[in-house]
Parts: sequence; C-alpha cells; structure tokens
Amino acid sequence: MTDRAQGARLAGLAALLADPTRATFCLLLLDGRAWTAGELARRAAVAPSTASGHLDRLVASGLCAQERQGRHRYVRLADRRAAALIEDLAGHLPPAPAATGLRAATASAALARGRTCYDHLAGRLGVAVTDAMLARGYIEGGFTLSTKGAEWMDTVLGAGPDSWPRSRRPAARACLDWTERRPHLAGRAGAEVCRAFLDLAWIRRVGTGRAVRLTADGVTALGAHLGIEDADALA
Amino acid sequence: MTDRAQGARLAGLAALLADPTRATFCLLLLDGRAWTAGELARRAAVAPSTASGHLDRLVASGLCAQERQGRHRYVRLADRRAAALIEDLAGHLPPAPAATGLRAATASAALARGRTCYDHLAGRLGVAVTDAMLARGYIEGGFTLSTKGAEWMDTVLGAGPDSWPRSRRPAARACLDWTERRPHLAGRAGAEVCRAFLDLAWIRRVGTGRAVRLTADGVTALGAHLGIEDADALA
DNA sequence: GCGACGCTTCGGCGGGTGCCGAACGGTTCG
DNA sequence: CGAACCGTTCGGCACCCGCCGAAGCGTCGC
Repeated sequence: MTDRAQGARLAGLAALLADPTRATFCLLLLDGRAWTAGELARRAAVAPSTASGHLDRLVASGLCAQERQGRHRYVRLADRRAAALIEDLAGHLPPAPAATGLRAATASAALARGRTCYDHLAGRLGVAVTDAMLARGYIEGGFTLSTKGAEWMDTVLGAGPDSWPRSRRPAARACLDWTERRPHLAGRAGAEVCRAFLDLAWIRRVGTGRAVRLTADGVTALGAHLGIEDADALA
Repeated sequence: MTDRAQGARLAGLAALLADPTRATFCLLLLDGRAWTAGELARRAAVAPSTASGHLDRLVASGLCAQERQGRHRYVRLADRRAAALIEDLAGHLPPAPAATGLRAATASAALARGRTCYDHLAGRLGVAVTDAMLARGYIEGGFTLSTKGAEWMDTVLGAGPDSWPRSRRPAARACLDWTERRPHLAGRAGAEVCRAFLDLAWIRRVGTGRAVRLTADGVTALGAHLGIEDADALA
C-alpha cells in the first residue's frame, strides 16, 4: 500500500529523466547557464514544438526554472539540488559506450580539456586541479577541505571559507564526471575555486557553452600555486 | 549528436526506475536481501506475470541479480552501487507526500523505528546511532570516520578499520533516508556497525523484511557505549 | 503419481506519451 | 507598417509499454 505509493513517487521523479530528449536537455543545462528553448531543441535534434512541451514539464516539476525575455525563453536548472540529481544519476551510468579513442580529436577538444559543471570545474582541467589539491593536502580523504586548503583559498584565491555566506551547503564534495569518470571537486569550495579562476582570468569561457580555456596567466598560476607542471597541455 | 547519445543513455537508466512497479521493487530490495518474485508481486500489488517481466528487465539491466532455487526466483540488488543509485534518487524526492502523523502508529511501527538499508542501519535507530557518533566525534563533518571513531569501533565493536578488507569503498558516507529525511551512516563503517550490532545481538531482525528491533542488551549497550539515554523508545 | 504451488509465456487490450507539421501570437528589426 | 524570428498551441499519428488472464512448465509435497 504505502510501499507502492513511495514507488510511484520515485517513478515520477525518474520519469522526468527517462526520456532521451529531456535527459539531453538536462545534461546540456548541467553547466548551470540558461539556454533558450530553440538552442536546446537544435542540440537535441527535435522540433521546437516538441522541445516546448518537454520544457513545460521540466519547469512544472521544479527541476528547471525559466525566465522569459522578449521572444526568448531562457531555461536553466532550478538550483544546485537539481544539478546534483542529474550528476548523481549520470554518475551511475556504465563506464563508457564505445570510447572511440578519438574523443580528444573532435571539435569539442576544448570541452574535453575544461568545462564547468553547473558551478564548478570539470573536464580534464577540473580533475587536474582536484588531483593537485589532493596531492598538496588541501583536500583530504573524504573530500573535506583541510585547514591548509582553507588558508590556500584565502591567500591565493582571496576566497577563503570565512568569506562564504553561511549555508548548509557542504564545503567540499566529490562530483563524478560522466566523461572523465574521475571525481572532481564540487560543493561550495568547488564553486568558489571556479569563480576565483574566472575572476583572476586564469580561465575564460569559450563559445556559448560550458567549455572553458586556460589562459596564459592560468598556465603560470597553476604551475606556481598548485605545482601543475604540464598545465599548458590543458590550455 | 553525441549530446543526444549521452541523453539517451541517461534516459535508459532513468527509465528503469520510471515505472511505479519497478520502483516499488527497488525500494523493497533496498534492505539488501533477496525476495521471491511472488513476494514482490504481492507487495507491489501486481499480477505475478507482470512482476515476472519487470524482474527480467531489472536483471537484464544489471541493477538486480537473481538466483533460482527450485521453484523460487530470488531477486536482490546486484551490488552496493545499485543500492546507492536507488538511495541517491530517492534522496532527491520532495520532502514528504502528506505525512499523516499516524506513521508511527501503523503496523510497521517497528520498521519506522529501525531497519536496514541495504547493508547499514536506517530508520530512527540508524539516525539515532549516527547522531550519537557525530556528537561524540566518532564521525566528523563531511562524514569521515575520525581516529577516535576508529578506536571505538575496534575496541567496542571489535570491527575497527584495520580488520576491514582493502577496498576502495568509502569508509563512511551519508545516506539520506527517504522516510526520516535525515542523513545516517553508510559506507564501510555503516555496514560494519550494522553487522557488529547483529553479531552482538544488540539488534535482531523481525519478520522477513528489513525491520530490526533493538534487544534489551542493545538498549543497555547503546546507553553505555553511545550515551543514548532514551534507547528504550527505539526498542 | 497427483495435486498444489511458483513462475513464465503468450495474446490482447488500453492508456500514455513522444513526435511532427501547420497555424497562430508576440517580439524585434528594418 | 511589414518581414523575419522565436516560441506556443493544436490535432493527429504512431508507438511503446504496462497490465491482466489463461495456459503451460517445472518443482515440491503428500
């Protein structure tokens, strides 16, 4: 009885992502930015009318939020929790479909190197930064920010924990990337690192999507502050 | 192109849980034990033939595993990863449907008090134990097992980290219960605590399901070793 | 061996849902 | 004001999928 009711609720949530088109939308929105209905339709290869209906449903469910500007409809993930839901699920996907080995050679090479995942760094860059922070003891075992790490963020990035707004958001957590299949830093610290990197112009967004590119300053900085020697390979 | 392919893969995974009957099965299986096809059919209120098909699909997907014994078909979640997937998703359900307030008065009162969630303690008991371990500093902020906690597990439970098999399973992680809406201890430590509690006869399974009941010994032990004063309310 | 039992297969029904094209309304820009 | 553009609504199509009952198969128990 109530068993079945709980099942129905769970099924309802899963059903949101159980459609290829809606799932594609959600993955595209994982960069945390707002996309127009038309862009999403094109990327997902469906007619605008089809996209419109799906977006209605995503918004109605609370998973997405929208703002209308003129003749445009901008849609984004509603909040961090929504992003975490997508991430969680995507993290459980079987390893890889058929890694063609050419992945790095495609037009999205920049994306493979670095991108944002909702509000933190992902891709090879995100993994590299995370690995370096782990190696230097800034992050510890279960993805907690160490005292040393807090100090580093404060002095080098000007974004230490003391400057963060009070909230219950975890300071650090692991986000499993669905392409790199490696954990990388998410949570408040992840978001602040990403923001600081952008502020300091160590990285810059390219194109309209989630891709980011390491700048020349960034290459130097990553070497100096994180001991990443081969940072230019990420640029 | 590849955007859409990733979306399709994600949708396929979500579709497994997007059916009320399959979702109900998965929630029932969260206790980590094997149920027969008939039991699952009855609990989910569907015909045996319907259940059969769903179980085929769950097994084929790798989410569940089965063993046939005589005329019975025993089905269980395939592994910890499968359980984590269900937990993750269920943890994102909106707070509560319409908490009737009578929850504790139903026939499943024992279940409300304590149960196992795949391989660790959940329910009010699980939350209480977790809270006590947090209060005593056995678990720290981001759900990592402290040195003190490791010592405690070793001396009191006879199940310290040194005795664990080497694996990449996280020592401790939070599992968000879908009824209590409170995090409780999962991961290797959670599993060992549950096992030790059973071994020490502090808890005992009741019925065929996931419900566990605190024994008289357990009430005393929880008071002595975790400072849980009102443990009899959980018995 | 015969019935009871657990499960499965099959056929068929019904409902839900994703998809599109065409027509329409609103906004922007010339 | 008119054309281009973005998005939505609507109707209709097709398909998928969940569900059941009936029949069948293997196992268990008397």
